[in-house]
Amino acid sequence: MARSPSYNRDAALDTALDLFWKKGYHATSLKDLEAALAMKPGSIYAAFTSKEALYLAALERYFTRNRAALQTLFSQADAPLKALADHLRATAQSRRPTAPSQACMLVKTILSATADDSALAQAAQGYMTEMSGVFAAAFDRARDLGALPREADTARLARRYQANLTALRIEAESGTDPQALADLAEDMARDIEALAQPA
Amino acid sequence: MARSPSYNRDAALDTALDLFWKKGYHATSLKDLEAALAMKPGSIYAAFTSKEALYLAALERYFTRNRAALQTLFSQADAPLKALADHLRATAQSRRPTAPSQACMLVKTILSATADDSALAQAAQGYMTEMSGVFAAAFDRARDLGALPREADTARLARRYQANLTALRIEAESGTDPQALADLAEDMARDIEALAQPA
DNA sequence: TCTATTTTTGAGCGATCACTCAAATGTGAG
DNA sequence: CTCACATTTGAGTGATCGCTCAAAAATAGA
Repeated sequence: MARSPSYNRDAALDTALDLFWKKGYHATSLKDLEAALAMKPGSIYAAFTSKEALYLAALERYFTRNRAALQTLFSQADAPLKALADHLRATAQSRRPTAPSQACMLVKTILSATADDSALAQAAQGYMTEMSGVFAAAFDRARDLGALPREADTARLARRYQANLTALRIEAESGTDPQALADLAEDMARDIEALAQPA
Repeated sequence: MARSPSYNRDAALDTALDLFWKKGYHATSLKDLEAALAMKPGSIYAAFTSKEALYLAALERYFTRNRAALQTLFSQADAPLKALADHLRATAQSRRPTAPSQACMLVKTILSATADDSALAQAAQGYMTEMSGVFAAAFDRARDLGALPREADTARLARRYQANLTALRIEAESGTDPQALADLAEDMARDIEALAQPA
């Protein structure tokens, strides 16, 4: 006894995510979203309340997906430090012309948020903190496996790792030439591997 | 035999720079600029041609000023590596609530530019490359003074340094707590100092 | 003072912004 | 098939966007 929605909510969120990630919050207009989602304004507002709420929903999706991917990557690795290092190398290699942006959407959100959009920045900051926790867990595992000294400050190592990853992705977005990008990632990766102590 | 301008071009550019740096290109409206510059739209356009041209002029000012500051900082130092390391430490310490943003305006420009604003991103990328050259010159000086091995890849060291600085300033913008920020800077600084070989 | 020249003014341009809502449309239970 | 109810439609809201330009105001040389 009712009409059922004609759109796929997850697919719509993915599409919105692509657009927001590529163009940013302020430069993405409702017209852009209408075209990309193939939805009329009324339907968009019925489904997602507002442009800001839609952005937040897309951002959460981005975060959830990334966290899951990295958690499996690190939790299944025999050598967590190697996995962390290789993830940096892979990030530098990945020529993904398909991806909306090489830069992290959380970082883009934080840097482009104004006082009016502070909710967006706060959400992104929270997600960044959670991602840092994922990296810390990987370092914890390395420590538990004996690859790091017992007294290693894994939270601090995680923050350094996150900083490296952030900078690497910004370099990629800046169009740095592939060799220099690979060298940069290699330098960062070697630093991680140099932490390892013999088993 | 003519009326002379009533505004100070440099002061106006500084004001525009503050606003653009804080809010970003897309979120800064002409109304905002009119209020901040105390100029009517016609005067702004007579002086600066367009919003985009004004942003480019402000960005150039930002770059020129930063480059000059860092060049003097590094070229006058007895120990360039120490100066580079200390600059990281100082960046983490500087609680400048006055500054429009802790993040680098060049990075903010690159990350928020869309296909329509590619001119802004290109300008910022060019300035980033020039800044990298300033860092490379500091490493060159360290090498010439015997603090680095003759075969040191100073351009590569410079890119790593720039990546560290970029990430550090983004962390500062993200509201990371002061102690963690200082620790991060200290880690980066120690890496620079560890490059030094005894004289 | 007069005048040629420049700058400043600000109402207002058409386009676009995020968003609304009454009406049209589709649908599953009865 | 009917109809109560959810969803979709899209013209249209007032506000704001970047920007223009004819007119008014100011100034330096004659």
